[in-house]
Amino acid sequence: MAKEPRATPYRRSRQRDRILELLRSTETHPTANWLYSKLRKEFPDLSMGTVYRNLGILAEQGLIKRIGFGSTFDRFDANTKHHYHFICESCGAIIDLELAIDNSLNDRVNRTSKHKAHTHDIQFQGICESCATRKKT
Amino acid sequence: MAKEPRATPYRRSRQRDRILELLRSTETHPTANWLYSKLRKEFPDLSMGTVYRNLGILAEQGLIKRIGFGSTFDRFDANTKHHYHFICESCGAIIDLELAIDNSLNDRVNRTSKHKAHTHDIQFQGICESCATRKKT
DNA sequence: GTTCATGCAAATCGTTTGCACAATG
DNA sequence: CATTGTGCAAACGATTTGCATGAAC
Repeated sequence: MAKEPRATPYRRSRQRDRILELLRSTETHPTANWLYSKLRKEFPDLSMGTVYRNLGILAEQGLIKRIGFGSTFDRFDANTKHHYHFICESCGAIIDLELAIDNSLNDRVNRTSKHKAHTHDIQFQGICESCATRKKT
Repeated sequence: MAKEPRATPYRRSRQRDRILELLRSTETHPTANWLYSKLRKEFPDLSMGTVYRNLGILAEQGLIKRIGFGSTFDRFDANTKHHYHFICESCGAIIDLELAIDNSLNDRVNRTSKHKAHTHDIQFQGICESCATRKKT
């Protein structure tokens, strides 16, 4: 669950430079495929493998973030009332929180932007109770 | 992006009933595969197809929720400073919000539970500015 | 009896990986 | 020149789907 920096140094590559530039130039949150098709014009035989490898490296370097829920596969929840989640960085568990829903958050969005927020989800990240108890690894 | 209820009525099935029961009986947020292996004992020739189909139906009925970021594929963000996201229910756009980070949220988790939260993410859902402007579809 | 749900297997889709060659430092 | 990054294609893992049969209404 933790991330090791890496032993050997990274070499530069035109492809990686451009992926980062392109990602910085947009407000959207592109998918690998979007980047691929944009860059295809400059690098006619760019491959998806290269895009993914570089995205991984950039993320490892902290230059970009991969957004998602942390998990590769779908998870399902029968608790349909609105609640927040805690995701343990150590064991990966997803835990329901008792925390009261803060409806003022939607209001803040609606006051400070032109978007109309109906609801929201929060995921907290950290160390869950049982991992904290059995100390650091 | 919207979800149509469905024309024809659903029929009951023992498999679907048990999937829902099982999901309700646990605090964890199971994956399809976890449900599959549990139910395999009762339905020796259960198939993954059935599990997925039923999870889809239950979610459509609002009896369960699929947790994730709304998107099937990874998205990448070059904006590495902490910020919240707005996801448009109409067009699917993911938009960065200017909203100030509320660090008291972590404190609330740390006070009300035994988990140690370092950080959190929020995704608001609703209708984005440009979809709101060009009215309902 | 008609239609929907199932089980099976093949298909699909996003992502990862092994390999031979090209580019980097 | 030692090693990393690339392109290609095959591999992978999660999820979806087409089809013939069985269950629900």
